[in-house]
Amino acid sequence: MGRSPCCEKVGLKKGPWTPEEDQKLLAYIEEHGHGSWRALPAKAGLQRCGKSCRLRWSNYLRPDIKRGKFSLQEEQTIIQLHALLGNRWSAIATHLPKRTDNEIKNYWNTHLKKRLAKMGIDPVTHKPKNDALLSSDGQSKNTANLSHMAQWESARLEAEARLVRESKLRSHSFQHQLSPTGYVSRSGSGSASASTSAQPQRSLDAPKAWNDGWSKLCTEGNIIGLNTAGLGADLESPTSTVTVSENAPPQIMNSSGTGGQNSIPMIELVGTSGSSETGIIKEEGEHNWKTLGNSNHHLSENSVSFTSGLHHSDMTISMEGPWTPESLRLNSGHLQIGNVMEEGFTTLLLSDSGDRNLTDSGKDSDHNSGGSGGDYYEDNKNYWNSILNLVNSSPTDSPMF
DNA sequence: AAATTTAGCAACCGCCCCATT
DNA sequence: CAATGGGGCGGTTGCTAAATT
Repeated sequence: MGRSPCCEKVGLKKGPWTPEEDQKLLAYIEEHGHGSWRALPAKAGLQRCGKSCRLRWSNYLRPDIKRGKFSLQEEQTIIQLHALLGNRWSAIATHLPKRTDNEIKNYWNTHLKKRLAKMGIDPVTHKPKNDALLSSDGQSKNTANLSHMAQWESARLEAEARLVRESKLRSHSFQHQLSPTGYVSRSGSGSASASTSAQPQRSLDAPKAWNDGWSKLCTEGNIIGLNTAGLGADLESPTSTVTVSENAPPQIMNSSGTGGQNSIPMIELVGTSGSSETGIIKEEGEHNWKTLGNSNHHLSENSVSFTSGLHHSDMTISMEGPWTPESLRLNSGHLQIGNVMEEGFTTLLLSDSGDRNLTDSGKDSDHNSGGSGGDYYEDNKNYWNSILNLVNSSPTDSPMF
C-alpha cells in the first residue's frame, strides 16, 4: 500500500520539545483530551505532527509516569519478562506501572543488555554465550521450548490486551469526555493508567481476572482452574489454565479440545504449593526437584507432563495440541522446561548491580551457576519461583498471568 | 583546561495492525 | 473486498552531558 509519512508536511517542527510546546500540549489534552492525534496539533496550536504529540504525551507528559532510576524490583521484572517475551517492550511495560515502554527499552539497551553481555550472557537468548557444550545435550532445545512457550504466551497476551482494549473502548467512548487525560495504555491493558478513571471497569478485564486468580492461587492454595477462554468467548488466543491443589495428587488437567492438530495449544501448570502464602515452592522441596528426573513423567503424542514427586510441592506441566513430543525434552529421563539456568544468571546479574541488596526470594542464591552449567533442577526451580514471584508481586492490573 | 570518548535518553522513522469507508 | 487512516510498536538515530584522556 504505502502511505505518506505523517510528518511529511513542511514547516512542522522536529526535535526536542520546548517547555512552551509541552505546556500547549498539556493544556490542550487536559482540557479536551487528545481525540484524534492527527488533528490535535492544529487545534492545540502546535507546529508538530500528531505522532510527535502522541509520543511526547505518552512518553513524557502523561501525569502517571514515574521517572528516574529503576528499582531493583523493576530491573528484575524487566530481565525476567525479557527472557520470556523478548523485545516486547509494551508488554513488559504493563508489568511496570508508570514506566513507559520507551523508557524500559532505553534502560534495557543502555544498562541491562550491557550488563548481561559483560557477564557473558547473550541478552537475546539469556543463555551463556559459551553455550556450545550445553547445546549438545539438549540445552538448545530447552531454550527453544521456552521460546515456544514465550511465543505462545505472547499470542495470548496480545489477544487479552485486545480484549481489554475493546472493553475499554466501549467504556471509554463516554469516559473520554470525562477523563481529559484520555490516556489508554499503549498495550491496551490499562496498567499504566492507574490514575485514570478506568478502574471500575477492571472487573471486566480478562487480565484482571487472570491476575485475581493468581492472587488466590498464591494466597489460598485452593484449587483454582483459570481458563481465560472462559472469560470471553471472543478471546482468540491460546488459553492458559493454572491449577493448584493442596495435597492433591499430581494431575494432568484436561484441556479444551482433544489435542488434535488444530487445537489450541495449552499449557497447564498444576502445582501444589508447599507454601500456603505465595505459591512459591519452598526450599524443603529442593531435594525433590533435584530428583525430579527420577520421578513420574509421562509422554504421549499430544500431552506431556512431568510430576516432580514433591510431597509438598507438586508441579505438573502439561502441554497439549500441536506441540510435538520433540518440542519437549526428556533429557536423561529429566524433562527440561525452559532455560533452566536463567534465574542463576538473573541473580548474578542483579548481584552485579553494585551495592544494592537483594530483597526477594529467588535471589537467595549462592548458586552461582554463571554459565558453568550448574544444577539444572535447582536452577529450574528457582527460575519458576522467580516467575511466580514476579507474577505474585505484579500490579493487579497486569495483563499477563 | 581542552579535546575526545562514552553513556544516557528523547525523539524519530518505518512498519504493522486494525477499524472504517 | 480493497483502500485508507489512525494509532501502536520496536528499532534506530542524534543530541547532550558526563567521564576520560
